[in-house]
Amino acid sequence: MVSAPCCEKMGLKRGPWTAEEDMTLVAHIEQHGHSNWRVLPKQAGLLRCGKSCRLRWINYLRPDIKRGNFTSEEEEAIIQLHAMLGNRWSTIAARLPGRTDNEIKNVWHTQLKKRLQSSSKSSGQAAPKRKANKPAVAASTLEDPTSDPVSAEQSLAMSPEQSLSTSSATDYSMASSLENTGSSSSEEFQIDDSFWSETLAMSVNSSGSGMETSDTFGADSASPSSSNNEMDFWVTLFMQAGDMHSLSQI
DNA sequence: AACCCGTGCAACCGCGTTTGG
DNA sequence: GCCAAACGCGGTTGCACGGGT
Repeated sequence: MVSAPCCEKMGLKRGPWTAEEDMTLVAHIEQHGHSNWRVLPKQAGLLRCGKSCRLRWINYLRPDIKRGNFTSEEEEAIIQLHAMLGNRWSTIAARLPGRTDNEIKNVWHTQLKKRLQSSSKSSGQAAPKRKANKPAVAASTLEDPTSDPVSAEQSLAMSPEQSLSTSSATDYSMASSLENTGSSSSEEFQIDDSFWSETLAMSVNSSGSGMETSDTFGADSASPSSSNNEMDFWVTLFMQAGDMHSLSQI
């Protein structure tokens, strides 16, 4: 389908936002919400397209945005989550309170990727690539803009199914994970909702080995084995997925 | 002091998905 | 069920800024 032009570039402003525009947008959203981004700029008297307003709000003006440098815990979480999820920035952002997908994407490309590349030259690991084909859960559950790393970890403890289980029929390319397991199967397979709900339920019910926050990301990062355990957990999950996938074809 | 270059961030673009008529 | 509009996401670009020469 041909996507609608984001804005009929006639008379609509582009480029950096001014403080006045920011104030106008914030005031309008606080008063009326943002149920319809398309008409919002007209109602607010902004010479911007709805897409631009939405982006500005989500990435900059939202009250729960946390600004400033990423903590080492956050960076570690991003690395871990990216290893598991690939470039699903919005899903990763949903795990990091106050951080936007755009911000995380920028940090990944400008800092973390380089760091990993330099450190993985010896180990020869590469981050998995995937093609996003499902929208992620909105990060609207983010509430507290407090900037302590603990809150970030707390949010990591949020039920994983909030984001993961909603990715129905997600098409994962798990090349790197499969390589790690020695699997020679194809690089892509389908994981559906039932898989996520079942496996995540298993992980929650199983004694303490589930997706508990602190031992999942960050908090226990001092322990060298924690990340390995985490990866093992996910590798196991994906292996199970492969089994389920093959079973489903019988 | 002037210039160049690398980096980081904000914003834009294009496309896939979802929703509503 | 079909189609168009709207939404949301990830990739990419452009610009400002700081450090080095």
